[in-house]
Amino acid sequence: MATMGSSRHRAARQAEVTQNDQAIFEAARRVFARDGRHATVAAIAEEAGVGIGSLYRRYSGKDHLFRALLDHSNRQWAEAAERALADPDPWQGLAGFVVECVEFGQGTLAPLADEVEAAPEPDETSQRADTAFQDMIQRAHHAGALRPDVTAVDIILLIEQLGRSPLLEQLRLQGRTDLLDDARSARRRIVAVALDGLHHAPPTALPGEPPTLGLVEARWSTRPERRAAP
Amino acid sequence: MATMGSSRHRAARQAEVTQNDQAIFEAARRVFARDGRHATVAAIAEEAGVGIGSLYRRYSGKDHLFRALLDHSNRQWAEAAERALADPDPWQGLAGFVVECVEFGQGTLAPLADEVEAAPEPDETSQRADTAFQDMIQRAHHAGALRPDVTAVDIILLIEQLGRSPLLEQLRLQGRTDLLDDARSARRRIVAVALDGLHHAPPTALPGEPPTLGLVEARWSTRPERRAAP
DNA sequence: ATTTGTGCGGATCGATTCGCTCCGCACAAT
DNA sequence: ATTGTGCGGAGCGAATCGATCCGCACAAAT
Repeated sequence: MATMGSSRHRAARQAEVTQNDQAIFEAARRVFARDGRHATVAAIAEEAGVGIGSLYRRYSGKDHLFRALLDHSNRQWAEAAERALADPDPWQGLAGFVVECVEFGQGTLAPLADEVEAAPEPDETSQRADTAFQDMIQRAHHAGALRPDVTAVDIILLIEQLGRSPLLEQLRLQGRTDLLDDARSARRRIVAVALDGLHHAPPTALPGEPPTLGLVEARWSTRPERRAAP
Repeated sequence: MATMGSSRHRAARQAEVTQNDQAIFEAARRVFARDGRHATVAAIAEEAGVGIGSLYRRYSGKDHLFRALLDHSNRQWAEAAERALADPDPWQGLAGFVVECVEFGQGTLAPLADEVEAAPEPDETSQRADTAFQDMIQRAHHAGALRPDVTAVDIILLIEQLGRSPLLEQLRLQGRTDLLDDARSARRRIVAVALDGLHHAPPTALPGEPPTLGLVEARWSTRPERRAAP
């Protein structure tokens, strides 16, 4: 996707450019989440399938990239919280919020807090988000849907705890793209279990198919060639 | 604890030696779990409060150390599973097993599978463990304590998912030893939530005190000096 | 046809960090 | 005194880091 060999028209060219924008940004999120303070710009470029130069064209450096990711993360938190409040059902709103945040990977950037000079200034967006989040919890409590002894902080930590998936990360690293969906589905079930643990109501059926043992054993298997042939 | 300045007797000296053994081993577990494939021997030595030389006296290198950790992990898995089966209450046995494994950090070594030449040969210990584990799940299912739609693999992945605690790891890195117990307690609550989600029974009260918001915000705070004065 | 402009991949830089070796020191036993 | 043991860390060559820079491919402008 980085090569621009077959582009013929101006519009197509521009599309490729913005596609690279997105590829770099998403790759950066994945790599920062996976490697934490050991994340490298080269790894980000490779994950994006892009040369290092193309990355430095858009971002002045590692810090710049990281700050952009933080902003994006704040926005997602705010939007998801407000979307949750818009749901007429307090519990469905909360449950959807948790699933969204886990799959987004909220909190996976936090461990880098003290590595980068990133002022977590309480800007307007994050304040809006925090009150929306608090309202959401309170509403679920008041409706009797959320068990009374769990707090907002519990839920923050729960999201953070499920936001990373070591299995998913390793499979991606191994190039086992065939198993990614299974792994995602498997985590989705665990989220559902946790939500039932939060819910003040009888459990709902777990989503998707039960994960196979092969999913767990995949990482110990002999590596199936790092990537496809060039 | 590495300096041996004040030892006076032979027994005390030996005690310090074996204490270093343990310190290195446990530090290695923490660092491998925290840094994954980026773990370095220097980091392990520092975490253990020990010189690099002392580490290389005991282990021929990184691989050797890692294999020793794998063995230890297998033993824990087997012993915990058998301990669980020894519990007359199927559910209590399973729940205790999960808590034990999460706090031990089972599965945190798996992401290193393809970095090190580590043959995960199905030795006798791990086979014993696997059958014990399967029996444990089956017993809980049969007793009606474990909700019928969760599988053994679900539980393996759940343990793996909760085995790492980004918060705990970062607080340790920041030297905030004052918050470690709070963070552990907070994760313990999340495990309890998940267990209630697994349990085919009304929820039990969450353990410990609710976590404070300060716990989450700690990592963004201005760093309180990396370590104590020398 | 030629020039210009843009986005790109990656070789390459000096600096840093890697796994690991080696050596001198402190202390107890001989 | 001598020996033996465990230790901390300076320092080795190799590898990797963040960042720079340059030549190429291609479309638009001339």
